[in-house]
Order: sequence, then structure tokens, then C-alpha cells
Amino acid sequence: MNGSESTIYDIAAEAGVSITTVSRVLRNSGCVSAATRKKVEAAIARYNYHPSVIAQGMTSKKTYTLGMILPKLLNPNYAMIFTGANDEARRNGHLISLFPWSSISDEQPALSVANRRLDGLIVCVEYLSPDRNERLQITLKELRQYMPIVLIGCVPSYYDYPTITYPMAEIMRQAVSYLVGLGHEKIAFIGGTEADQDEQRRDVGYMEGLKEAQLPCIASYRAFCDGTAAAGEAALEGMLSSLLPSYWPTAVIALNDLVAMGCMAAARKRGLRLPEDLSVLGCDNLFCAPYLSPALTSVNTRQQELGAEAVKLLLSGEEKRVDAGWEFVIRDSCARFGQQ
Amino acid sequence: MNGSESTIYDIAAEAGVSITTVSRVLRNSGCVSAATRKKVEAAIARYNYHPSVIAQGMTSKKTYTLGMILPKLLNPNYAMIFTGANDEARRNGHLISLFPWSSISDEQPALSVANRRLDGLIVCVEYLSPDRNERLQITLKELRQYMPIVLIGCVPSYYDYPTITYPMAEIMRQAVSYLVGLGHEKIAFIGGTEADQDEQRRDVGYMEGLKEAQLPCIASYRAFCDGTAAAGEAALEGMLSSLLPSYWPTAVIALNDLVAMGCMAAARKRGLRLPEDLSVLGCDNLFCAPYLSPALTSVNTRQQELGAEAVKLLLSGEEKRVDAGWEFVIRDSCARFGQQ
DNA sequence: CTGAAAGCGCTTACAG
DNA sequence: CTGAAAGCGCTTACAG
Repeated sequence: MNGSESTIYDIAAEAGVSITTVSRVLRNSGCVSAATRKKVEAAIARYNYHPSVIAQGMTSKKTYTLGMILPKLLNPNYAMIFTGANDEARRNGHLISLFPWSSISDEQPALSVANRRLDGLIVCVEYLSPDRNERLQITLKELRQYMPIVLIGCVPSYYDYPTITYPMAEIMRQAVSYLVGLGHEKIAFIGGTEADQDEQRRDVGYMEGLKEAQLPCIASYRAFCDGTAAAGEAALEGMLSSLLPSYWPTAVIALNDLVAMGCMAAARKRGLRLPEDLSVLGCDNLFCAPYLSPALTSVNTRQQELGAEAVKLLLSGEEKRVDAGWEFVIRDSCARFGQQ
Repeated sequence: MNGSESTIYDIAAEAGVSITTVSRVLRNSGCVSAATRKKVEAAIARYNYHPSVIAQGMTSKKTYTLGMILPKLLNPNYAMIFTGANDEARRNGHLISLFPWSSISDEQPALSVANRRLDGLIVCVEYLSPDRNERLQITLKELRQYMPIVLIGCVPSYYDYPTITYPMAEIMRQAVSYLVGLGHEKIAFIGGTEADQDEQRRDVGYMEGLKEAQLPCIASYRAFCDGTAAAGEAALEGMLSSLLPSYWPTAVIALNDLVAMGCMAAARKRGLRLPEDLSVLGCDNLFCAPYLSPALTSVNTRQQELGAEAVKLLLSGEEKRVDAGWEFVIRDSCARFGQQ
């Protein structure tokens, strides 16, 4: 039978009971005699009936759908986060709908999200430039009136939302330390936003690492880009062309693997050998990292877990800020400097 | 004011009109006097009111959400399709929820999808092994009772659904022809499923291309894998180790870029030079293709357009089957054979 | 254990 | 131009 047309009334009629009773066997709540339950179940099966979660939502005030806002899904980093979140959500009977970043930077941000009556919202925050930061805070405050919110990313601690975060400054500090251990002294850094508002931001850790190694922090070794491969390529190319070759960095820490890929391309075009002349360190450990030449050393930020954790946190209603795990994945793109 | 709590009743009360009138100004339908409209709009603004699309859906029988089923989002190919679809859906006021492939291969496939009362479903079909094909047909037939369905992919023509498809056999035929033009005679093929049910399947085109060039079709040059880089690596490695080096293929056509990446890794491990000793041709033109060494020649299947087209088709209700565009993207991974 | 009734927040004929 | 009423498909007190 055509399941799309049957309602709880059809089932009740078919089974010869009230809709209340049907509802009870559906939700396995209240007491229903074994005989009645059987009749109802038979009717449900016969009609191939599926209760409408829309109608259920009308009374329960729940939509069983979560929203997620991501900078962009085309960076596999976010696809991983989304996948982890989506899987976890399904396990809990929820769906996730993806909203574009623009829906949070719009004039009327809440409109498109709020009228969906989401059960919750996960916002993945990156590249917090000052104006972006300001806008985001306003929007989040508005959206918070409608639904619980969980943040993913390195957000400033004055953001008062449950958050899954990772210690990006610490990771960068250790990255510098790792490269110093390989004999590098001219270590460049390509970040996402120059004036990121976060005390946990990457370049803070980068500078800390430099300081620990008693290395100078040189402005021309720092560059910023929008996180794409093309931007990474342009950023490193710009750096190289502004420097005499003897000052060229021997290692570069990239914002993410895309930028790292771009850096490799720029280096190659300049005739640099990888990794002998330039070590490159990425972040996110994308699927293609092991297949680049040389295989890219990167940071596994366990994105799928991150996404799953965010959903758990959102559904739990807890207010905590949790630190996600991470690890370096050493491959071939960072070499001891001076060794041929 | 807290928008999450206001309903059409609050607005009506605030504006001193009936909810019918509020509904009318909301939907811009019927005639409302300018004065009344103004009062209502003021009340809406004051309460920061957003009508519930859930409640609207109760009467309109629409949820304004579409479902999408993908093999896996972690292959950027699908992320591109999803992104194109999601953007197009939003432009039309719809949301897309992603369902895992398992929800269609489950015992109770319809259950999880049907009770969501989706306005439509897009299913991205790949790697149709015989049992998968059979299962899929049953599931689609069931789901079709509940909602319109659009397919993306190379599905057999006996699938009677609106479909966005691409001429994969033709693409592969031209790929062979391209490699033959470069002087290759030993051309391997790594596909997705040996017994794919589609007359449009890739290996059909591969064999056609071989025939056109009057080249023999050698079984040991055909392999199949599940579409991951690791599987591609294993597939080519298996092929090489089963063949005397003098019989090794000089070119390989891979199912997709992931498999191509795996092939490159396998070749490198065997000491083959790329592309001099082995040309590799991928498919999907992933973002990383230009950054591999050598930069991977691939096929741009315009995935975002594909996704957008699927949404348009679904929303239009048309029954047609449309052929998507595509193009080769020539880079450096395919070289003239014999030329050093 | 079972059912009649009210209610969730809207829209849509139907009257006026 | 405006409003009272019924209905969308459920759930949940409240009675029995």
C-alpha cells in the first residue's frame, strides 16, 4: 500500500482502536494489552505506515534536525567534520542540514535559520578577522535565542558557548620546535588571518616556538592567505620574490594542507628541491597528503571525532568547553636541514 | 524580544487583527489594506517573529527539505555534487539533508527516509554491482511511493527515473583514443565493479576504444577496486606483480583521481618514472589533481553543476534524462610513450 | 488498558 | 478588506 498517504487515523480505523492507542504502540509508551498491540502492529505493517516526524514535531516542539554552518564543504577538512557530525546525529535520530556561511554573515542572519526551528546549531569557526569576529558575535547572540549552539574551532575564550576546540597555538609551538630540532632556523609561517582575534591563534604559537628556540621573529617570514591552495602558492611566491635567495626560509608551516600544497608548487617553480631546500608542514592531514611528493607531514586533528563530539555536546545540553585530541603525522616533507 | 517563543497568535494580538490577516501579510496573499499591513509588519518586527516552517508544512504538506543519498562525502567528488545541490536548494528555499548510503541498503530502507516527509530525494548512484543493483531497484520503488526521486550517475536505461547522467562509456572510449594517440599500446584500466550492470559502464567504453585502435583487450590489464586510493594502489600493484616487466602497461586509466593517486604510488614503489614509464589518467578532477607530481590529467565532470541540475530537475517535476557536460583536463601525467 | 478532547502553529475555504 | 472555523497528523493530560 502507498505509505505516503496513510495517517494515524487510517491505522486506528484498520485496527479498530482510537488514535490514542495507535500513538501509544508507536511510542511504546503507556500500557497496551498484548492483543491490542498486535492488532495495531499488524495494521501498521499492512499500510506500511510511518508516522510523520513533522506532525510529531508539532506537539513535541522538536524537529529532530540540527543545523551546521561551515566555511566551505569543499575543503575535505570540513567534509570530515560534517561526516562525523552527520553520522553521530543519525545515531540519535537527528538529521543535519547544512547552512552556508553566508547565512550567518547576512543582513538577516537569523531569518533563514530560525524559521526552520532547528533543535540546535553547530557553527564551525575559522579565520576570525576582526570584523568577522564582531559580526559573528552578534549573529550568534541572536540565534542563541532560538536554539542551543555549539562551536567548533579556536574561538576566543570570551565566546561564551559550549565549544569543541583544539590547542592550535600549542600545536604550532610544537611544530616550530620540531623544525628547529631538524636544524631549521629560517622558519616561515603562512596563516589565515593577520589579525585573528584569538589568543589561541596559530601565529601566537609560532612566535612562542621561535622565542623558545631563541630565534628572531622576522616579519617577512609571516604571510597570510585565505586557506586555498592558490592563495598558499601566491603567499609563498610573494615571500620568495621579496627576499634575496640567501634569506629564503628553509621551512614553512602552512595553515592547512591546501596551503601546503600551494607552497610546494611555488617552491618547485622556483627550482627548490623538496624537502632538501624547503621543508613544508601542513595541517588537517587530508586524504591526499600521503600522495603528494614528497608525502606531506601534517597534523591530524581528528575531524570526524570533532564533528561527532560537537553533536554529542549539543544534544547533551552541557555547557563545557572540550579540548580535542590531535597528533603530528610525520611523513617526508620535513627534512633535516643541511643534510643532502 | 525572544523570537523563539512568538507565534502567529502573539502577532495577531499585538497588531489587533486576526491570525488570518497575519497569515495573509506573511504570505503576501489576498488583499490587506495598507494600514493593516503596516500594523502587522510592525508587530512582526517588534517580536522578531519568524513563522514556523514546520507548522506551515503541516498544512501545505511540504517540508521544504530534500534528501540526498551519496556513497560517501569524504570523496571530494561527492562533496562537490552535494555543494552544488545544496546551494541550488537554498536558492529555492529548500534544505538538504544527507542520508548515508546504508539507509538505502538497510533492511528497512524507507523507514528512516520516509518518515521525514521529504519533498524529494536525490540518489547518487555508483558502482552498481549486481546485488547492489537489485537492492537499489527495490528500495527506489518503495521510496518513490513517498516522494519524487532524481538519480545522478550512470544508471542503466531501464531505470525509469528522472536522471542526470554522463556518458562514461564515451569518456573512456575517448580516453583510450587519447592514450593511443600518445603512442600507447598497453593500456590498463582500473574500474569500480567488474560486473557493473550498466551498458554505459566505463569498461565498455574502454574496450570499445581498444577495438577502434585494433588493440587486443587483455584480461590482465583490467582490474577493479572500491574507488579508494589504497585500493587503487593495491590494484595496480597486483597487476604489476602478476606480469613480467616487459608486459607492464605503459598507461593506466583509473576509475577516479583517488585510484589514480594510488596507482602513482604503486608505480613509484616499483621504480617506474612518471609519466615516462607510466601514464596515468584520472577522473573527477579533484582539487589536488594539479598538485600531484606529475600533475594529474583528469576528467572534469562538473560536479557542482551536476548537483544543481539534479535539484532543478527534482523541483521541476520533469521526467527527463539529461546528459551532463564534461571535458578532459590535460596536465602532465600522460606522456607520449617512447619519448624520453 | 482505552478513548474523547484539546492543542501544537499554521493555512485555507467560506462568510460577511 | 477581514475574521471564525475547520483541518493538517500527531501527543498528552484527563476520564473512565
